[in-house]
Amino acid sequence: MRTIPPKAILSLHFFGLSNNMAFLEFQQKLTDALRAFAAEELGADLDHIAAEIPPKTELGDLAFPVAFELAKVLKQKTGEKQNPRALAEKIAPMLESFDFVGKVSIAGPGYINVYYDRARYLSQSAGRPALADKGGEGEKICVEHTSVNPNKAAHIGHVRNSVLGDTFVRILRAAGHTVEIQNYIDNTGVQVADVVVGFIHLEKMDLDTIKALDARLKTEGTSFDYYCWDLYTKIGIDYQTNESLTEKRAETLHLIEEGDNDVADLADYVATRNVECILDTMERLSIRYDLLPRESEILHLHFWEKAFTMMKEREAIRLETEGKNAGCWVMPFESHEGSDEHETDKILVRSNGTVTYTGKDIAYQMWKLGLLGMDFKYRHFSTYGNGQDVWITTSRDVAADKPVPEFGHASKVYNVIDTRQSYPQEVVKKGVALIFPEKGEEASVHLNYEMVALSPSAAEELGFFLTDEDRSRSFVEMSGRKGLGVKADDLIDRLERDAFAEVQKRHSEITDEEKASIAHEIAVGALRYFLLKFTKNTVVIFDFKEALSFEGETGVYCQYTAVRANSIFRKLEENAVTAAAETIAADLQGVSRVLEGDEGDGIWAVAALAARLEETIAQSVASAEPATLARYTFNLSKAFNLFYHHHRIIDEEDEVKRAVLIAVADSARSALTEALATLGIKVPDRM
RNA sequence: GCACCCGUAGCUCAGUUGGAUAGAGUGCUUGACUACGAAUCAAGAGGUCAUAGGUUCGAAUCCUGUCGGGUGCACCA
Repeated sequence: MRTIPPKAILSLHFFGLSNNMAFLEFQQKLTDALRAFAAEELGADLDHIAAEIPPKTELGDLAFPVAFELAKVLKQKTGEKQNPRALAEKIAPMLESFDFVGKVSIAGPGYINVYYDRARYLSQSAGRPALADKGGEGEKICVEHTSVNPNKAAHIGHVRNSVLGDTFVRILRAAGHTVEIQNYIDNTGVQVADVVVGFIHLEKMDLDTIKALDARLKTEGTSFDYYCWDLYTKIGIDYQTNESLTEKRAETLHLIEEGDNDVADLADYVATRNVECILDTMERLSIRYDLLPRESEILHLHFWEKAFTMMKEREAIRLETEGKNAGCWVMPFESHEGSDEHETDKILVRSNGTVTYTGKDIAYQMWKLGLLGMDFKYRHFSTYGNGQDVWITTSRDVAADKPVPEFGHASKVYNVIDTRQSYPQEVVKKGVALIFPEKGEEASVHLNYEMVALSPSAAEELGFFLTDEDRSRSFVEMSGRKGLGVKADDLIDRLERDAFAEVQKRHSEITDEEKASIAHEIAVGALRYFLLKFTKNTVVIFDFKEALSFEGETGVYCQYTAVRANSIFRKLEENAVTAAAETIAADLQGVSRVLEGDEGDGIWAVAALAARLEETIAQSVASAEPATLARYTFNLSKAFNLFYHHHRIIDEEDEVKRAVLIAVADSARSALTEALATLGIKVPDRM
């Protein structure tokens, strides 16, 4: 692939966004100019130019500590000692020559502080959307997330995965990427087998009895995945005392993998019903999928055999003839230096000829990247309330009532999987890169995050007995096998109940249906934000009080801020924003006056923060970190609330000032609404 | 034992590829609603950024040691 020179990309970028030039473009222009200036005028090559947002609004909108760096580089080059402040003085006029720059000042030992032309920026941005619609062109990115074992209800740990994945998808789309969402279904694994053993050998049920049970559960207001949750716990306990059951498990697993038998049919029903339940849970949180690839197809369509052949051809894998791995096909891991019993070469094919999970995962990853040269068959699975379709894989040809979209063939793949699986994910990435060096390791990204654990008090609140040792620890790990966890639907139900009560207090006049709808949006906002405000590598210690809070740093606070902002515009004249834009354009000097001084700094701070949505999204993409956007959304809300308490917008008598306040409030609510939507959080009409 | 992650205010956490006086939320003390919506705002107290060195004009951030915590290291997934 040919590389496009950076300047060409920049100009394309400008072309696409020319009607909505935000701070990101300003920064790029200034950085480029600085680099050129340093090279041409000072004879210094700077590969990276640091830019910083000053700690306070009165210190400017962008700061370059570049003079310090230059002093160092020039000293190395010429041997002469340079004064950073003097260098900064030389640079300042060049930066000042840009039309969007209001002024440049030198601060402290040599910081170059750039102040944008506030009136000019406001006149150009007034009434414009906070985020340009970038369409969704370019190469496709696949994101795999959720991937809950289909043998029980989803708990809060699974929800962290789904919310992270779904939000990252929204962030990628906001940045202009085309994204496909896959939710991998491990329908032939041990966990499904366990529940199947429970149904057959503990409950003595056959497929028809299970179907009858399922129908009965519905009328009783409980659900199939909750029933399986309990059954899974029960079988876990029985395994410890009943050895014959353990034998049944191996037998059952084998039958499920093989397919085309009664046990496999029963397992398919159980797994599919759990998938349906989990999809319902996730849809409550506005989380939807494009495709459900299943492990059964990876087996039955012989994906692994194809991958295995390719790996052997490229000598990425070798057959061990001696030692403890004799008879296994392994992938050599050059980094291993551990002793014999620890972290050695990764086994992909067992000595009995069966493939391990990691082996299957390599084949699946190759398919995602369009490298396998094979494809699944597809069946329409269901249609969401919003009209979006979900497809599932199948091994048999089915008459399609809808055209099947093209799945896979991604240029890049993000796998949202918790950090405990870092090692096998490393093997998958290295394995694929070994077979396709031209594709490289960059094509596979493990978007890893820490687990959700329970605070000891939360575990006790759920009715679990804790030993003294448990209680002395800072957290208790959740365990599906032990049935220890906060079920997602339970938590959402509780949030909705609490929110309903709050809405009732404030808006007793509206219908219960409206209240429920608002309560739902609040519950989603609270839960999603709660899981997003932590950075990925922080263990979330779940605590009911914190998770159920609607005050402080919460999604509800951000929603409330947006609702409040919207209510201003409901009371303003219909064309208030356009009128304000016209007033601003007609009197730039007057606008400058409003934006001067301490009060002006306060107003400008809100506009400036709203202008940083695009760069925040770019930052979130680059670091694969949704928490960055969540923090930004909260900070913008805080800035707006401060502004709101300082200024009476509707009652403002000075026409120009009123126009400025309207334009700034509008840009803030636009950025806030867009940021919340990207976090998967809606803004209710009232709350 | 080996590998990776972490240690920041009483508690829970942010802190952009090294940059200006280390910030939020919460809890505590106090103040502000006949409202552009108090699920809000303001003020106060609260710090040896685990610890000892090193690199640098500049370190919470990079390097090394020490102490403390977490996770992973299956012919499971």
